[in-house]
Amino acid sequence: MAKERLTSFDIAYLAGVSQPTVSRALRGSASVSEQTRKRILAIAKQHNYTVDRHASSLRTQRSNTLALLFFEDPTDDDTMINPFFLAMLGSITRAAADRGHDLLISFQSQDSDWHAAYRDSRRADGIILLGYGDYTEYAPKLARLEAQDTPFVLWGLPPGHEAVGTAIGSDNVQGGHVATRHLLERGRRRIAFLGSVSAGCPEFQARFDGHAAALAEHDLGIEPALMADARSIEEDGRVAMRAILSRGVAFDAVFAVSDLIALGAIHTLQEAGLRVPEDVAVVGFDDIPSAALGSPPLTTVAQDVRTAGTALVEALLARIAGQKVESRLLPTRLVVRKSSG
Amino acid sequence: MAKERLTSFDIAYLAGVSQPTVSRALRGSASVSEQTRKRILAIAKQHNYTVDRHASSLRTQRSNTLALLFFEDPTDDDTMINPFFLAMLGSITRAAADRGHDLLISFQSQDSDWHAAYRDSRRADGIILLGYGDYTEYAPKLARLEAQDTPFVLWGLPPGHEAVGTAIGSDNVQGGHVATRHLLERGRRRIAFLGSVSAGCPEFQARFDGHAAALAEHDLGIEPALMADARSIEEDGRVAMRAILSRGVAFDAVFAVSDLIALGAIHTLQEAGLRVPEDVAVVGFDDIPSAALGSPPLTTVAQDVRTAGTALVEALLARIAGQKVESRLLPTRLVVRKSSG
DNA sequence: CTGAAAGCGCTTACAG
DNA sequence: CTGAAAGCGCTTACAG
Repeated sequence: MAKERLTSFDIAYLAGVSQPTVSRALRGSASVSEQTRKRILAIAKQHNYTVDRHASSLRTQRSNTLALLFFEDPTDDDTMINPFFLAMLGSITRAAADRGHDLLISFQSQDSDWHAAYRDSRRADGIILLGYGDYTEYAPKLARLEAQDTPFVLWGLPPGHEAVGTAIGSDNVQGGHVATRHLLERGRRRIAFLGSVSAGCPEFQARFDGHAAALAEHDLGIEPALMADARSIEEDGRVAMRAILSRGVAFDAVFAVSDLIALGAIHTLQEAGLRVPEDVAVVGFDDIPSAALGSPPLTTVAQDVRTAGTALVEALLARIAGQKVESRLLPTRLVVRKSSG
Repeated sequence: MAKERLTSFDIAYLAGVSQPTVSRALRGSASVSEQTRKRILAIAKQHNYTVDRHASSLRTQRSNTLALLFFEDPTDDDTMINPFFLAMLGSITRAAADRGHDLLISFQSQDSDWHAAYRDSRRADGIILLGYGDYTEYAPKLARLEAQDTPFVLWGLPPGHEAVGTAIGSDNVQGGHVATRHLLERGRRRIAFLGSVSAGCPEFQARFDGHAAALAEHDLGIEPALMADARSIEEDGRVAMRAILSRGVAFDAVFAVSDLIALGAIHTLQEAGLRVPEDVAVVGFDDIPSAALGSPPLTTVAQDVRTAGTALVEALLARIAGQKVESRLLPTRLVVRKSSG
């Protein structure tokens, strides 16, 4: 029921040592005798004493806190967050906690001046960036962060990423390749591609490159009539699927650049009276929770969320420590469910 | 490319005033002339100066940070987070940001001594608690937090919540009532109930109470053969549904205490050759993203995530400010989709 | 191995 | 309306 918070001076008094000795003992300094250290730790524990993080941070100039910034396409519904990023959150949080760091989270709109706020106010030692709306608008801000010497890591590996600092991302080319090869192995030959292939969406572009490469291996080319733009939500998938259906071209499979888009496509196909997978096989990307729960369950390319969280946090801590950190590609994994036959 | 971080002394020098005046100007103190304030703000902005949060917090003893603690049933997969809580996260983050507070997030296991850590280390001014595994084990910890005078708010309103401090929760009795009434209005009379009705799950218990009340209004009673235990994940829903099917009792509807459980039930029903909603109508609870994306889309009781986030943050800030805050029930809303016919 | 001293960058009485 | 001074609770050279 202690109303007064104890300080290291109080603990020092109780232990019969000086305050600096308490500080050293708590931080595990080698220059405190084992016996003294144990006594101090016991007393601290008994009185629920914990170092004041602000005093400590002020003195050391390190906050032991990482900031996780989500960027979202602006939507009306604040609560609509890309489910894939949400999965990453759990993984990142644990990775940070395991390494003794707190995690501050924030949702940012594209236009805010986030590039300054976290670092300048010392709330966080570094920044993890997730999602970026349109990459072409985003890139200049990354360059500024880099110029400012703010430690950050980016999720998703755009082409030319060397110029934008350290990035960790899935091997999207490989992922796209695996998805389309799987459909080809199942005997499908006319594979529609749903997703935005543009500089604004470098990750989707990479998935498309993998898709095209897999087709080429079977001497198949890209047919513009089998492609439709889609960027993020389920509705985008519906719109894209309807566009292709309206063209009257034949197709027996769909590769969508995200699960949300794939789910939209499946719903549109089913409403049009087509059976999935009998008439049209569908493969998505991400392996969000809804993928396994749909009817039929969705075959998809899973990103390795667990490894991603750890890799992001470790890369960021290394950068904070002043090390050079190479960008890194993480392998993806095909998860076969019923939607692909 | 300023490598040296500026302090309020630097800004003071540049503005030709004393350092305290800079501090006052930045905090909008009334005792700084309008002209001086504008000049100081301009200079601060120009030099990207931001107040050092640690120095400020050390001095004021306020961190302007809230901690969001998730409690999860222990699972192997760290990334499996209840999708409903994830939706709350977005809402809480924005509510905190709107009120000038950062949000620290952390996943806790049931047994950690979280009740001390955040407050004692001054990292956060208060705590928002989400999820609690088994409530009977959890309640004593809440009592301890309360005794320690740590400001906190709890999501979910257990019976007797007055004793555990401030809680904000959905009106689960009303929600359960609305769900079952809806099924009754659609002409269903034999309604299975999937969910754990026990002291460990007070929210599910409340949903059951609403369910029972709705039945009673139609002169229907509870049939134990139509009830089965289920706690959280989709697989729990499958197991519960199979249990009821195996009993060979007739039923034409299912009310599940969560969407995840409802989705598991639907899958099991469909695998057993039953049609949803023709043979069995299904209603869930939460309105997670997967609910709308399934086949058929799930009728469910939506919790008001937006209001919940705001209410939690405001209640917590009021408690931090030393005010008494009443616990509060939020209304739920039935979202009718295809699964209920 | 331990202690006395300085200082991290603010905010806020206090005095004018 | 503004400034000089004290102090929040630590950590870390420095000296012994």
